[in-house]
Amino acid sequence: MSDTDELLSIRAAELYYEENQTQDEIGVILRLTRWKVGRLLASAKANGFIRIEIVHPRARRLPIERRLRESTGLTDAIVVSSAGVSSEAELQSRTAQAAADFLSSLRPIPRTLGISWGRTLHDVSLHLKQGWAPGVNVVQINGGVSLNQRTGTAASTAVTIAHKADGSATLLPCPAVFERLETKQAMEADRAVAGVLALARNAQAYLFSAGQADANSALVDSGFLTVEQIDDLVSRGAVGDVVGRYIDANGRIVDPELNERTVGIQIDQLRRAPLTIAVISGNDKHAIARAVVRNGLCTVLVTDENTANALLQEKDTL
Amino acid sequence: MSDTDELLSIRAAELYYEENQTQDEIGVILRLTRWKVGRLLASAKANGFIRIEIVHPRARRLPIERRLRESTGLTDAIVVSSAGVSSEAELQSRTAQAAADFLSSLRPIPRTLGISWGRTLHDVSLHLKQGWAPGVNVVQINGGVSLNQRTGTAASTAVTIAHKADGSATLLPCPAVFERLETKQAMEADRAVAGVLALARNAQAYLFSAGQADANSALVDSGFLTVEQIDDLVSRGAVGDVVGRYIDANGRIVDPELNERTVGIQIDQLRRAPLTIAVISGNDKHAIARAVVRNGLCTVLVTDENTANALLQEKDTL
DNA sequence: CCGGTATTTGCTCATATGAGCAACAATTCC
DNA sequence: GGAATTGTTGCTCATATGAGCAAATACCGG
Repeated sequence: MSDTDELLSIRAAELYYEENQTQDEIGVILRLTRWKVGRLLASAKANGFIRIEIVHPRARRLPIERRLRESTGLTDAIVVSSAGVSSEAELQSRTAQAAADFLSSLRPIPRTLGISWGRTLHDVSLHLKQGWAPGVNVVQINGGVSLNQRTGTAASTAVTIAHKADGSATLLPCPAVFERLETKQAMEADRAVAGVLALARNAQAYLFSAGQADANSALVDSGFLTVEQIDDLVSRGAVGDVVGRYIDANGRIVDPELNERTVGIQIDQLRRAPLTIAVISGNDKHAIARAVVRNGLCTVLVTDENTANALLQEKDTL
Repeated sequence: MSDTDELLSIRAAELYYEENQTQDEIGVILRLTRWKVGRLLASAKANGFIRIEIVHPRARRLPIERRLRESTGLTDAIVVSSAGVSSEAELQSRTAQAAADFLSSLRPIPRTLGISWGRTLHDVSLHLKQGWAPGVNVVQINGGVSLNQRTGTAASTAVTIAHKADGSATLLPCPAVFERLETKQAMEADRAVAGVLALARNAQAYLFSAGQADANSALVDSGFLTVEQIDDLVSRGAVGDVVGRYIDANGRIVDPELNERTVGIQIDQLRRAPLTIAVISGNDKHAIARAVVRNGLCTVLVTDENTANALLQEKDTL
């Protein structure tokens, strides 16, 4: 398109989108036929000069969702818009809301839902509406009873989700990681714990988040791991954790020994499950999001626009 | 509108604007009639959830231009969009381009055009196209021969504008400010200088910029004033300068004595002229822009979106 | 519970717009 | 210079959309 046509297309766009003139009226003003105006408008769009954004906390980015589905084989992808967000927290809240929406609209409604715990899932639980489902048995899929107040959220997340669904919560009364393998094995042998784990393994759907491998991890916060241990895991290729287990970019367990001492369902059980919903948002979680998606650890990803774009970027450069 | 309708309007907007579905198709997806979809879309727009931006260096903001004209009595207002700009310099360049465009499209073409000098006008001169007018006599309206290399731009701005119009430039071979009143009067008595000033007073149109009153002023840069003098002017209410003369928020000369020692047309001559084009852009120029517009120093304002919004804001709070 | 008011819905009809096509113009290549 | 090709223009026609209106529904004070 000629240079002067480009300029005309901008003038036309101003009159069309900002002044709500019809293409006919614009034609009179710019001394063009209305067909020419239509073509200029189309070219302005094609050249990307017209940017249309939906600015709303609940806005999603459907084209990105579609590209994600196509390029990753995910069953579904939910991508919340980052248009107009002013803080990372706001973006995470939007993502949690979207996860709650997705969960609420899920058909058939899962009878048992396995969940992990953490800030993200807690956020999701708060965004669910009372009565979002008619009775769901929520079961924890990894240990979460910890040494400090963070404990509360693990249990309360499950209880809240279950309560709002007029259902029941089955807690896993157990730390995330044991120091000694023997203690862990003993614990798992316990009837109560074994029962919960069996239930967890047979859940119809899983909802979980993931953490980036760094000093801010919930596992460190709760006292299960030290910053030094995380550093060590990172140096061995860890990008983050899923249900308390640290994986590398290829989805492999980084430290099998540590993995053995970790209570909860195995990564492979997630891989095999037919419906696994990962909720991952935040600029520091791109690496772990990539690991989760690339290695089939989830069938549904709920995330934010920035993270989604990072995943797509990645695909492009393959 | 109900809460659930708001959410529906966002879903509809996603399908309409991002997925290019027809309202009919959206109706099928959301289980609504197509009329309802149309209404939801309209409400999304009315609620400001749909943001349409024209992202292009030449894009203007017509609604803001209109509001500016209506609220200030300007004959014309040109407001360049700040969508997608990454630096203040880029915004100023866009504004200069718009000023050049406006000048080029001016009818009737002024036979003599009075201009001031400075970074902004120099920028405008560079953006003009060769042959933008068939012969214009460009005359400097304030002194500009200075003590250092900045000199060049004052003369070259006039020469460039004239040259590109296949016209002639009449320079004012004279400093902006004299130290002694007597010297200035002697200079003005000189036939050559008096002739240029007479020409300047009778120009059919004026093109000028304005400077914020601070240490970065071109007057300081060129050595006509010291930072201390500026500080003094500011303390006496100066907001900036127009054709080398410092005015306060009410458009009044701040220092009559200094004004007397300044060479060029008077502020009142601008006020009386039928076509005076002010080009003012930049976040630090809101105050001087306001003074210029509020006190009728220009009939046409070329500015950027941020400055224009600042002017409108101001009006709202009156 | 009921009459009246306000809001929402489904519709008709006029208008705005995009797809597709033939005629035309411009450019390239021999 | 002229034929071939490419791109552009003006158009017809089918479709999408918004305005306006009557019917239906929801809301509210008694």
